[in-house]
Amino acid sequence: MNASRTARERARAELVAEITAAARRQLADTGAAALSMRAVSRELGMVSSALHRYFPTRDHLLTALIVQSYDALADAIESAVAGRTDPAARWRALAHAIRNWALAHPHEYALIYGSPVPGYRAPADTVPAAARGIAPLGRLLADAHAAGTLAVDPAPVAAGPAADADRFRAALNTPDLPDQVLLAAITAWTGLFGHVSFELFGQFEKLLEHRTAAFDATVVRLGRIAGLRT
Amino acid sequence: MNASRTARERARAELVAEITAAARRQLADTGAAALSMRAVSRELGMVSSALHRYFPTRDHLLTALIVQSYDALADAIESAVAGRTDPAARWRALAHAIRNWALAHPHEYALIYGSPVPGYRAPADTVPAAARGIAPLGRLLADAHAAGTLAVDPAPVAAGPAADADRFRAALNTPDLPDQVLLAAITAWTGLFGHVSFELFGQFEKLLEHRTAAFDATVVRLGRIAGLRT
DNA sequence: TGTACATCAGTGAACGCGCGTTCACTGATGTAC
DNA sequence: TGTACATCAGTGAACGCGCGTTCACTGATGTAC
Repeated sequence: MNASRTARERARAELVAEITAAARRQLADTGAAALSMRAVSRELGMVSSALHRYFPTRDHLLTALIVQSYDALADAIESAVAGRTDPAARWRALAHAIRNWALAHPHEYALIYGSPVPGYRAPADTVPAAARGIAPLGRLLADAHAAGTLAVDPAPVAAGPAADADRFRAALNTPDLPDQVLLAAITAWTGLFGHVSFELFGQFEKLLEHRTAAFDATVVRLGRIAGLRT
Repeated sequence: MNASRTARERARAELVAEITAAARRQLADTGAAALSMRAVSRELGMVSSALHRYFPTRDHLLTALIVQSYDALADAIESAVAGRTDPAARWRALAHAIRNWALAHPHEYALIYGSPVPGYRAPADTVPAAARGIAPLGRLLADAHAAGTLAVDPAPVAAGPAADADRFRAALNTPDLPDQVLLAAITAWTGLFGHVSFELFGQFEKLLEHRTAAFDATVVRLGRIAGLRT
């Protein structure tokens, strides 16, 4: 029963993979807004209506691409920090992995961190994929804190932000991190993406030429915000 | 000669204003990618071909909207800092002005700080408009530096980043600011927009509820990076 | 001030394009007895 | 192992939509003498 069913199911899985691959190629060329079912089906040599057997709607296809993009970025981050122990070094490796991935896949980066695609509403499926990317940051902060090398802002935290910190603590699975660290990590994390987005979306044009150096300096400064001694 | 010519010219200027106003309304509804000449002309009760007398191409219309958006944001920033003297207070006012404007005009924010509109290449006209917004940051840093209240990172700056700092110094018209301050300001500035973009583009959904408090904390942390004592 | 001409604004029809999605269909693959 | 039926994959035509842009045109506004 399993062996026979798989014949058809395997073909289906392969085609799903081929479709998303073609869609990703189209994304790289023209961006998400221009992604079209018909163009994807053309590239695969199928009739356009056949695509609807695999992705009933354009939005389903977009969702798959979003999830894959989050996953690809998370993969890049994870392999960049793998094997490193020093928290500050992990922080820098993680940050540069994000930037490098973004530079290599600008449209995929824009798809997940740029303006939302018009008319598209992200379903809940994309949330866990999005969460994977930030986990390495939680781990390195937890390690640094456990090692006692993390600087913690002694300022008290109000009730509202404390509740937000609780949610982050749960999402990152870092039960021992203090509120101040978690909240400061938000600034560091969003700051990273702010810099990358400025670079990628052209805001540095004619202004900033030494881009890698500028980013690295930002990373170090933001690391200090998160309490890392660099 | 002037009076007679103005009759027609005034009508033209008024119509140009009406067109961009309608376009901005459409932008607010559906976003830049969905902006269409035909929809704008429909809203104004003109025939669609008539629009081409005022904006020969959709890209010309988009450019006008981009310039207006940069200007509107710069206006909001400038009026927020007006009358304040304390640099740290000006920094916070400036930052919240950016966020408030972005929350009030999400699609206009996305137009200038989100992913680039597909198929559109920004002409040089948009650059001076973009530069206006950051000028208040330069002024407050220069004032703080002149007053001796600015913390300056003593670390030496390499040649590449120093050249970038020169460009910033010229763009901000702050001849007395040291390299380290200018470079740190990049991190603070991009960090601001990173946080705002995360909030606006939905990355905080279900995670961060006390948004204004979170942003304010980020602003304070980023201010410290720029050397402001807050 | 009045007339002849030039410039400009807006019309309406048309061109050619690509899109997402539906639907009845043929033929192949899988399932149950 | 063999046959009858059910499920699924892919086809091809069609629907209805909105878009940017061009073009020859009418009528109004401006200019020069």
